[in-house]
Amino acid sequence: MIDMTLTPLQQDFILHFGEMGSRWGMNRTVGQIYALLFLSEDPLNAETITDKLRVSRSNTSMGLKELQAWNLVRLRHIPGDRRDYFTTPDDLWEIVRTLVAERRKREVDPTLTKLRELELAGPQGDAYAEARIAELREMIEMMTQFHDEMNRLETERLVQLMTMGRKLGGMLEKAPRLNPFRRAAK
Amino acid sequence: MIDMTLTPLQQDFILHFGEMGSRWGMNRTVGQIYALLFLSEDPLNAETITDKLRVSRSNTSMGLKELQAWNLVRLRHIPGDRRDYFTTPDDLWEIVRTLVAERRKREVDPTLTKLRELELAGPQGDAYAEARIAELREMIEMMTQFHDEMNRLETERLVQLMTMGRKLGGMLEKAPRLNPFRRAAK
DNA sequence: CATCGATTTCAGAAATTTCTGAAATGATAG
DNA sequence: CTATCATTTCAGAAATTTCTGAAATCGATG
Repeated sequence: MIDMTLTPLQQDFILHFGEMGSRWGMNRTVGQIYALLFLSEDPLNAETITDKLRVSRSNTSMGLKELQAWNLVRLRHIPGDRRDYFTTPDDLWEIVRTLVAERRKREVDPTLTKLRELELAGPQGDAYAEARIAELREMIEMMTQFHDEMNRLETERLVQLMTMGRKLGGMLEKAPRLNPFRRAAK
Repeated sequence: MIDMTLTPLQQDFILHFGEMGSRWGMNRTVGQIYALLFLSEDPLNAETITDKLRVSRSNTSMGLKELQAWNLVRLRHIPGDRRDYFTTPDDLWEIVRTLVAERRKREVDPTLTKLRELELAGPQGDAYAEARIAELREMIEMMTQFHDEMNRLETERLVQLMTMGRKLGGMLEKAPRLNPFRRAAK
């Protein structure tokens, strides 16, 4: 087997992602596996990951399963080798899109469903709570629709939008709703 | 003391937020306290919260402390009553801004710091990893800058932007970088 | 400054999550 | 079909997080 040692740079990066893992809704091992794959030019198999991270083989298996559930890794095969190899996509934008989509699925969509369900039950006589729930549902809907629109954009347009910087504000300033393209008054 | 019972609507909402709490980087009690305050028209004190949620007084205390660390609740006082009362802001946009800012602080900023630190150490001889780290740092910088710009917008502009829908794509389409305001060609 | 109510702290208990090793399952090649 | 290697499953161990009750601290009031 190849060299099992990680460079100090890799070590540091991987340990950091391990710590951040829990804040991102995954556990430490999942974060570390992801970080390792992210820094590896070539696909790695489970055995290699196990050795490099010094975790149990079964933990690696579960971590990879989890990363697949998140759509964050790609499965590859090497001719003449029957083991599974894993990589992360090269394109960082694709990674971010996936991450956002998955977090939305886990953190936002269930709440939207619940709010709709609560509203369907009809007025219960608690006007304030009902109004608050409706308002929250509307806001989440607006944000998820916006996310859908952003997601529809090709990466190049997205980057274009994101790098507009200060212009974004100016573009909208004082613009009447029906003609938002009008140049902002100096 | 007032009525300690929650309506079924409140119950359901609060239990849901308790479950979601963990996915949002807080624990169940914190999620429940937040949900309760969110649905309450008037500020509540710790004692009331404790009774309504059936948790220990100390747990409530810690939960409120956590919510204050997140800037998600406001402390209020009622004349002639020396207890602390808590509310959530009325404005949902303000809430979302806070939530996003706090999550960024916890989930993104530490990584940005770490990546910069790794780059500062200079080339270590692992060209691929170094390139990947630089690329990641650049992307995160672009996104945080974009976030800063969005944050600078007044709420009305933000809503305007978010409700633009399909127009967003059209606006950018084929637009040359130096004149992004030009109307897209039909 | 003593009292009383409100709040926080904190050590340990309880609950939950993560991780492991062993056994089971799957899959390919002979 | 069998042997062999790869992967998954899963019950329990280990680690971590959450929660509680008791004690300590805080802070206003007389």
